[in-house]
Amino acid sequence: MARKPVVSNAILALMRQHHHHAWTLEDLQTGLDVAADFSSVFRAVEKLVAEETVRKVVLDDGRARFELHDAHHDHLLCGKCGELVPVPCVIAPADVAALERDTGIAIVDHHLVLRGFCRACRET
Amino acid sequence: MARKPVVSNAILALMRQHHHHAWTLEDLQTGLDVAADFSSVFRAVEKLVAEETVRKVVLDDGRARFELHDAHHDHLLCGKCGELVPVPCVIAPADVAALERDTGIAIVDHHLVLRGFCRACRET
DNA sequence: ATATATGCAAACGCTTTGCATAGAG
DNA sequence: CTCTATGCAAAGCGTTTGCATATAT
Repeated sequence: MARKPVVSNAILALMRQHHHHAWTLEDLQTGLDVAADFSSVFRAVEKLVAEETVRKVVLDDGRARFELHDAHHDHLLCGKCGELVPVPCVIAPADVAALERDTGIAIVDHHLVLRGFCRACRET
Repeated sequence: MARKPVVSNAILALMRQHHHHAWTLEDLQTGLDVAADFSSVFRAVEKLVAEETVRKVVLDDGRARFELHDAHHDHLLCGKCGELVPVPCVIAPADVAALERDTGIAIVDHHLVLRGFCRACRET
């Protein structure tokens, strides 16, 4: 090290406080308990993504969201509140294997975005 | 109507010639047999998407791809050649239903992007 | 005359980078 | 002294929009 990664630590602290959340860069900058330039947030997150502490997800609105990179899961984008809600993965490994066999492709990873309504919005 | 949608027609013609392809706006503009401004391509595609003739897919590189909107399918993004290859859907409806039951969310639609290697790239 | 399509140019939104400075080993 | 982190400002890049013009009904 050569200097304390203040912004980076603040980002991780924030993410851990609300771990069911996918943050935009703006969200992060706003939520931090320290003042930080947007580019500093950007670069800090970039490193966290590179070291796979954080996962990056790009949605159709063209903005990136970041979340702690824990166990694999997919997402529901709520059509009402706009939240990107983590949901357990519904992709059956057997189906993936069958697809590889049938098509000749090799599958390494995936990302599924479901569209619909989260629990809270569904009820109202 | 009030004027022939020249660009729009050219886009559809192009897409039908190579229907296993996901086009960026730039691809479309380049591939058209008529000269068209980028914004004209943009607006034409925008309408085709609105009327659901064309489907829009946004990838992590921040660029949108467009393809003819036929039967539902998902995609493989090839890590070598970068192509967005259509693949049959592997999501089991029963699993989706179970997820809705377990979590209380409502699912309307989905989009799955697989990462891996297409057949051609896998073999080489 | 009215309604849609097009081209040009400029604005926009988010992301990314260049460069100089600051702080820790 | 060297190495990483930060701030500021500006550039990048794909997308989108405002406005005037063209074309078909």
